[in-house]
Amino acid sequence: MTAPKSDLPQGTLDLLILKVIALGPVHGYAIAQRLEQVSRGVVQVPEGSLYPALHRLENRDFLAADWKETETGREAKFYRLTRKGRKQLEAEAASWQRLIDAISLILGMADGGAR
Amino acid sequence: MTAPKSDLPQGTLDLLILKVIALGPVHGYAIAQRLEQVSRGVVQVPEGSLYPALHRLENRDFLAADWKETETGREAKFYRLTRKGRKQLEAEAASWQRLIDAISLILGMADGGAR
DNA sequence: TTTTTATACCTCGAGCTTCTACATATTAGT
DNA sequence: ACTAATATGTAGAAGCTCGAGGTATAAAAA
Repeated sequence: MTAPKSDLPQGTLDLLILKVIALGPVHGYAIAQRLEQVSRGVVQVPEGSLYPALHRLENRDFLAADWKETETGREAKFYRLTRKGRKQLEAEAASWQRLIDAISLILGMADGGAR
Repeated sequence: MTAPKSDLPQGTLDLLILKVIALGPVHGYAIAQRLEQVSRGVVQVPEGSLYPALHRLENRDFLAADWKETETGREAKFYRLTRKGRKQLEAEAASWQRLIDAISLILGMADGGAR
């Protein structure tokens, strides 16, 4: 067991979804699988988080979707990035980087202050 | 201009607060100031986030507080970490590290897949 | 053949955090 | 006398995540 259970901080899921879709059209179910595989199970995406997130992103015109057949012959909704979505991905990725750099500074604080 | 405005993802504020307090007793107002200074303005902590967070952490017995005088002669609530709080800080810091490593893997994905 | 598992989509409601705005009080500066 | 900074606090709105449930098809196992 040792359930890792690393609940995603609010907002980061959108970034991860945009990133996966940026690599090529995929359907929702596959997005969740890739995130889990690439992150080695650290990032887990329940369907109750995944689908609402996809709909949000679609409503904001970051994503567009078409129904197509998967390799295994089932109908699925394939998402792709819009131009707006690509810009959003860049913005969110930059923002994320700024944030983790800032948090690194904070977590790296020692009593002396300097290092 | 170019207001940075980097809303903290849910959950990370607790970690940052615990870290600052771990360096020595401080009052709430000073915690917010240090976070902004050390992060060079990237992390901004509005009062409506700060005080509820402190109360949450106190209710969970991660923090304890005493009223004391500041250097400038005002009464303020000084927080310190409990033993439980120190453990929580370690756990959350480790969890945060796992998460950003995982997200790094995802954001680093290229079309090739491997690297 | 019947049942289970995996694929693939979806919604609802609870729970939690964050933030804007407001409210209070004291001290220092102009 | 007024403004800004210090210092704490609450209330309400808005947002995201997640568990639990529902629908449907196809493959694999029993």
